[in-house]
Amino acid sequence: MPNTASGASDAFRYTLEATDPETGARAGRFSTPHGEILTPAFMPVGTQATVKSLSPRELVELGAQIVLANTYHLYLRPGTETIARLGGVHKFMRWERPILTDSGGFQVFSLAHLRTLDDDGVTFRSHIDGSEQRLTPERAIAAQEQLGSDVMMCFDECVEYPTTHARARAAAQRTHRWAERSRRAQSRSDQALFGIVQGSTFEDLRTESARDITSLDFPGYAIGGVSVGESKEDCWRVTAAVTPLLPTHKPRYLMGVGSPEDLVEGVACGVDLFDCVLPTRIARNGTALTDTGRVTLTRSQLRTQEAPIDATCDCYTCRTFSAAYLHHLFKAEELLGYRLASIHNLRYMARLSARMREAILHGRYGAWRREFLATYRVADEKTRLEQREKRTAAWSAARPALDAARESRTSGVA
RNA sequence: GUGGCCGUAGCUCAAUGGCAGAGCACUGGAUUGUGGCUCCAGUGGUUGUGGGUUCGAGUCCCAUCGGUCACC
Repeated sequence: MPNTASGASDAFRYTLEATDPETGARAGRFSTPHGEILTPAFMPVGTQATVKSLSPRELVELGAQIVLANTYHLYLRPGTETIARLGGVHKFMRWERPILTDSGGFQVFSLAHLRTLDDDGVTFRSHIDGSEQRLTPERAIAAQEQLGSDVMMCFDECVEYPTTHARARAAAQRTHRWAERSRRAQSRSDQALFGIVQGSTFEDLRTESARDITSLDFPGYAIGGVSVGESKEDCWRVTAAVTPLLPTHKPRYLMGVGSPEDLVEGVACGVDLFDCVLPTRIARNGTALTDTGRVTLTRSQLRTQEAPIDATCDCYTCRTFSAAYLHHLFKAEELLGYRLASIHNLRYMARLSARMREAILHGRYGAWRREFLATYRVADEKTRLEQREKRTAAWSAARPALDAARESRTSGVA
């Protein structure tokens, strides 16, 4: 296969427009075959070729510039081959703007079961029907080429947190070898392939990984392996260690981050792109994002509030409905509540990105960031990490029972 | 009218005569390369009412009120 990375660099130009003198925050433009992305930008997550509960028309209206789709999910269902026959993922989901696809690496580690890992790839069981599957760097790239996304990600190994230095090092080195194979496997020139920096919370490994991955000259770079249960301090320490080692003329993408306050921090570290399930997930669970922090929509205080959930917001939800109505929808578990809250939270993230960009272009991001963080209320981190651990444990404990139920269904015993 | 059964948290129900509890609901949180899931914490009681037996009663006895079923 011809190496097409240099050909791709023309189609995927990143133009740096401004750098904040105080923090190093960047404003730029990233061009793709399906349009230009103004950065910093937040990418809504559309796991199964849909941003849950929303139509493409609504995503355009709320200002989404690019969405993320998950290769792992689409590979298992309906199958990337099927999507290729239907004309690719843009046509399939009727989204005409840019799409970034995850490689499936993270999902294999977080969702699949009974996985066995070797240097060639990963064998695992589908979380949908228990069938045995195998992904390698080559297959992950082939799958993403069948999807036809604008930006593909290298197949990587994301280690769990916490982990040992030795294990993190082995995973980062394997990620490097897999990045070389991913790059060699690429055959299309109308898709960009991003490399991923790993190394867990160890700065020396992050530095080593950044050096290895950038030597492969990808059109963009991601920082992976964060937002997996580590402290904020670790997350920002690692991010701040990596971004100075990445080329200034390529986009940087911090995977799986984040919340509004995390975007503000990430941008201050010099990150351009973010994706996170949090805004849409907490929307479905009844939490709205505002400049003063998160608002639980079921709180009784909102039962009679005629004003919208965020008076400063210009989204369809806030222009049209009272907080009392959203409160009612969530108490009654009505479907419209999931949609209206998702519209609001994604509009909030789009506006937040635009506000940061504006501040950077005016050379006053440092001050803007201080003002934002002064009024944005965040949850206590100790509570956050404790609860995360308990939820993870509950999820793992429930899994065998779910698998057994699935097993008996598929084998026809039950 | 007679007989049986049942009255415990807002609801559905637990509790050998020995610290009155659970689920749901309600209140407040959490959710980070997707988990419409889930988790954490909290409020809430004259055990229908009045007597009695007992060291001790939601539990046993009597009365009474309410519900319910069967039979006149």
